[in-house]
Amino acid sequence: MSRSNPRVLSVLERAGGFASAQEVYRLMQREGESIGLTTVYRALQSLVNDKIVDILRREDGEAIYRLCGDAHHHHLVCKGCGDTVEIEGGAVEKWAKVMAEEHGFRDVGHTAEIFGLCLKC
Amino acid sequence: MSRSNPRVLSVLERAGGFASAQEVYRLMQREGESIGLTTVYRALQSLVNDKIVDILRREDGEAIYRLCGDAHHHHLVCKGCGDTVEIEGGAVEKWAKVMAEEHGFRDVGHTAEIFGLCLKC
DNA sequence: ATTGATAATGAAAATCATTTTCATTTGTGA
DNA sequence: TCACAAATGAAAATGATTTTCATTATCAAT
Repeated sequence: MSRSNPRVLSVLERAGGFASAQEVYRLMQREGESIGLTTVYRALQSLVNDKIVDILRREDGEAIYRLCGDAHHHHLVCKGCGDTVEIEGGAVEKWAKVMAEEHGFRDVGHTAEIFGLCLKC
Repeated sequence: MSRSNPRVLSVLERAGGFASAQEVYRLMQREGESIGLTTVYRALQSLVNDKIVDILRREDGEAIYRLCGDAHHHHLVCKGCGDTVEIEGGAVEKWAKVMAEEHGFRDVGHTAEIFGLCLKC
C-alpha cells in the first residue's frame, strides 16, 4: 500500500527539501530517471500521508512539498531575475507562535516570503 | 482602465467578504445577475490591484478573495473553517527590512500568513 | 445626432496542475 | 509455474484560471 517511492524522496532531498510535483518530475527526467508524472504525484501524496513531507502552496496555487524536520527557512526572492536566497526566520517563528497562542490556534504553520529587487537588477 | 465592477464588490460584501471567483459567479447567477465568469475574474483581479481585496489560497489551491481594510496586516487563518483573524506584524516588518538590507535588496514587500486550527475546530 | 477612439464584456478556446481511468507490468507467496 | 495484489504510467478527464477575439457600451469631439 505504501507508495512512498524512495527515488522521489531522494530527489526531494537533493532539491533542498522543497519542490513542487512538477519540479520533482522535471528533475528526475533531466537526470535520466524513468518515472511517470502520476507516480510522482502518488509518491508525494504517500509521503504526506506518512507525515514525511508537508504540503504548502505557492502564491500561484501550485502545491509545494517540503521535507518535515527539514530546517525550516524562508525566501528572499528577486522580482527581477528570480534569484532566491534562503534566509533565517527566527523573528517570524516567534511572532507566529505568539500570535497563534494569543488567538487560541493550535497545530499552526506559517509562510513568509520577502520579495524585492536584488543588487544586479 | 479600472475594471473594479461594483456589482462584484457588492456580492463579495454580501458573501461575508470572503469567496472564490467561482462562488461569486455562482452567487450572481443564482440572483439572476447577468455577468460572465471572465468579468468576475477581471473584476476581482482589479480589486486586488486596487488593494480593496486580498487574495489568499484555500488548502486545495483555489484562490479566495477577501475584503480588507487599507492598513497593511497579516492573517491568521483556520484550516478547518476558514475563519480569519487580521493580526499585527510588527516583528515581521522589522525582520523583512533587516533581511532585505542584509542582502542588498531594495523595493521590498513581503507576505506572511499563519494557519492552524482555531478553538472551534 | 454621428463618428471614432477607447474600454468593457463574455463566449469559447487554451493553459496548467492535478486526478482519474485503465491496461499493463512487477513482485510475491503458494 | 500460477495466481493475485500492488505498482506503474500513458492518456483522458477535471477544474480553476487565463487568453483570445469579436462584439458592445461609453463618451468626447465634431
